[in-house]
Amino acid sequence: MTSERYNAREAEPKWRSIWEEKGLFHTRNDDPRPKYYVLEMFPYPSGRIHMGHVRNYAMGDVVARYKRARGFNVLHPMGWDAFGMPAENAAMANKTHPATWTYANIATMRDQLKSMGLSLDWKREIATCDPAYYRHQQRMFLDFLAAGLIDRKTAKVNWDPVDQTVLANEQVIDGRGWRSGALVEQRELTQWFFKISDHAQDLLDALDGLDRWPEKVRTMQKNWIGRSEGLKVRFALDAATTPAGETDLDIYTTRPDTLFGAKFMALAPDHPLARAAAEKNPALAAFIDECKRMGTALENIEKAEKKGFDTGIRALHPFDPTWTVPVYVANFVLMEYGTGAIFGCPAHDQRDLDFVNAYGLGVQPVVCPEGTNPASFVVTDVAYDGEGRMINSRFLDGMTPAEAREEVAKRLEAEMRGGRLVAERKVNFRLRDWGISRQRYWGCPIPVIHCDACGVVPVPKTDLPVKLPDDVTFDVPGNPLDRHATWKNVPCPHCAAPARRETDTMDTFVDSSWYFARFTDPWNETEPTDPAVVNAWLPVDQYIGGIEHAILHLLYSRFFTRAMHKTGHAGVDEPFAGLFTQGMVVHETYKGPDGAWVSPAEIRIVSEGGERRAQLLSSGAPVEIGSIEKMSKSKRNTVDPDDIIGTYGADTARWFMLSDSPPERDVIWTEEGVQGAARFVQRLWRIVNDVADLPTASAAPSFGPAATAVRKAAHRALISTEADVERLRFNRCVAHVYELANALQSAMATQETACPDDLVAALREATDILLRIVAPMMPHLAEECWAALGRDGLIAETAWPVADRDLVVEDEITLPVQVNGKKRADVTVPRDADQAAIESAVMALDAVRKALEDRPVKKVIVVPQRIVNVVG
RNA sequence: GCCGGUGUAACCCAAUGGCAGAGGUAGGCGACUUAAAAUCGCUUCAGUGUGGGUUCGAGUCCCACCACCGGCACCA
Repeated sequence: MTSERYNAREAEPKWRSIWEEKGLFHTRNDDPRPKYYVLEMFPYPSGRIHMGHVRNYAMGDVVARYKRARGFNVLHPMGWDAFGMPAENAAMANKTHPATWTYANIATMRDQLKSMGLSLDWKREIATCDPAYYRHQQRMFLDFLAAGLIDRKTAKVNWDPVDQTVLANEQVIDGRGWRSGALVEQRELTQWFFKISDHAQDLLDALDGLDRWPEKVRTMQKNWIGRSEGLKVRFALDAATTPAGETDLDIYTTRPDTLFGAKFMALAPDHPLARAAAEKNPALAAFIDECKRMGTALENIEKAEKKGFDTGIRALHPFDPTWTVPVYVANFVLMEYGTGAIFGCPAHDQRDLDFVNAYGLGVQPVVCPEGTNPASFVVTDVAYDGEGRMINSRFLDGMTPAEAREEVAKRLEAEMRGGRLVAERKVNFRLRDWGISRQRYWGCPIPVIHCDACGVVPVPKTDLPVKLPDDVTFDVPGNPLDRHATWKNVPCPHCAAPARRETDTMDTFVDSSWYFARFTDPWNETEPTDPAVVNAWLPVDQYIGGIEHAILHLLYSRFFTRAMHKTGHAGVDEPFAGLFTQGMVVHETYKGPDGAWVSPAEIRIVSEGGERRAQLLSSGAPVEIGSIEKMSKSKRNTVDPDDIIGTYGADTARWFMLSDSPPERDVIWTEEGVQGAARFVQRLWRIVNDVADLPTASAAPSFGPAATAVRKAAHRALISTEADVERLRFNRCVAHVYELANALQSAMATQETACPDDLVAALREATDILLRIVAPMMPHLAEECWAALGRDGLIAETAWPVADRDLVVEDEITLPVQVNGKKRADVTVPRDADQAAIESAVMALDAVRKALEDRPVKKVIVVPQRIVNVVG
């Protein structure tokens, strides 16, 4: 019976249907046990799951099954991030409706996920494209609008000419649309914005409390929010040089200490003063036009030369009205940041230095490095941005830059000119408001109506949801909603006059900003959330997903949760108490004789003289083995989870995804690796059957040395696994399983005659523990083995075993003995031996005396349970 | 340019400041086999990217540098 191989293809579906029949993974909100919410980022239903999903969901399932065994009421749901552009692209390409395409994909991917044996509560499944979901999103939009969390404003937006939609700043990567890769243009449009920038300080401060988030993600968010402290300074303009109506220029600076090094002012090309000056200056107007073209068309901004144009306007130095500074328009000044205008101090800012060197405006150092002679300190090509003492700065001379900053701020913020303060301290953020308007069909409609008489009118809550119309066409670019007359034209809810629906839909990142809250009560028809329920479940205890969402999704969700808190839809600000970002699944790439990418399924690897070569299966033609890259359709280096699960079973795929590489790092998918995992599945099956075949033992009165060793190995593995699952160190959990399996196997192999009773009992106990450690990782195999051992019930509903911590403590310990840091001997002492006893035992060792070479002993360091070091 | 991460055996990786090896892969030898695969047993292999420092003791902490990966980047 042990000669039979474990047949995953038969066993896995069997156990899955038993779990399902018993409803093992359905979570009740009224369960009194302590809660644990584990969530993996929900997938976009693109068509089929990929290996990245397998890795992500395998990890989450280990945590879910482990926490369940430990007695927690575990919430582990799954859903679909189902709105978005690809559905519309597919609709255009295949003449199918986006909903048809999306729901077909969901059906496929749901089956695939189910074949992985994930312990998910499928009763809570949600799809964001379902009106039953997005009606609540519309409701919250109206609540946010009423609470002042939403703005409608004209703004320069990033326009993707290929997708014909607006993109958020976060969605523009290197000047290109994140999805289409098209060069992004700037357009002025009226858009809806979530006022995330009002929360910049709070979103920044609260990062410090997220101690179970990766440092890396917190740093990325910090940089993205981009806080800077500075001074807004108002420069007076020389009336003789200034267009009528303009008297002052506001600039923002973080270095007011360098004001006496000012050599020029610079305006953003679209600054109002620049536009005013351009009205009577065609050459300036032409320069501004050129900047705008460069700004949008240039993909590599850093390569752009610093260019400027003298407006002829002269500004007066705030500390010396006789000192005039030329005002330029410059291509490197951004209208969106600060005030859209700067003063340039070339000596201490590299960018300003490059600028003056191009226009011959001169350099005046005002900060002198400590230990350098101020008389001879000059700046030519490299700006000095370090510490030192102020020079050439009148009343600031001798101060540190920090003291000078404070002094300048103090003087200028006390000064009035024309009835207004000359300067004020100001905190600036890089973070801009979140533009959510998208000119797309397949998204959540923004529930407002535009009336010529009443303006923007919210759709009454009783009229929600604003459903997407089904009868739409995609034969022309642009938004089908905008040309859908019967959907678009509606009476105004206020005055009943003819009015128009908002035809923009919401950014799909809105959909994913609260799905974790909806999972707590997905059946609620009247409210997005039930306060009592959502407050009991949130925050998510462990969130797992890809690092690519470190900024967008995670920052938006943090903002949205705050907005839900303010409007009574949630009781917390932070949605995710613990975050884990897993690495990617990568694979070798292959290029065929014609230079085209070849998929791993089409090749065979042969070893010749220790060298790996690849050849085409079809023709035997040589294939070039390329670099290891993230699995992608374009490089064709993907492996289909269905193929792996079909060939080896889900447990093998899960096991391999958890092995070897630490979970936060990339894992290389290799055929050898999968086969190694598959071999271990069979080996575990054999070990368990060997144990099952042992004759039934009568109760063992006591355990001999061999039996005790087996028991110790089991309890050690149990203790280590507990610690490592908690820390999500799955590669180590895998190692503990191997270690224990090795221990069991060798304990049985060394037994030449029939197993004594005590060893049989120990082996059975150890095998029980082994299976319970394995169960979260390979749940089907664990069930099959559990049954083979004749154990009652399902391992999936068996409590986690209690580790015997006293057992693993040794009575005698062997300590390494170092002399002057080098190991010279071992000493074996009772576990509770005191320092003096250990010292005398060590000094009695010949090897120690020899190593000391008659030198006197200066010190003996005894590290309890660890090591002894003799210093002589 | 700025910020962060990583660097240990042929490869993937372990190691609360305490004997560099838990585990896997690959390799070698042997057993089983007509043979191969599978299986079982035995086994080879590094002083931790480089250079300093702290310490009784450093893969681990500190400093500098190198390489690779990631994020941000005319942000005033």
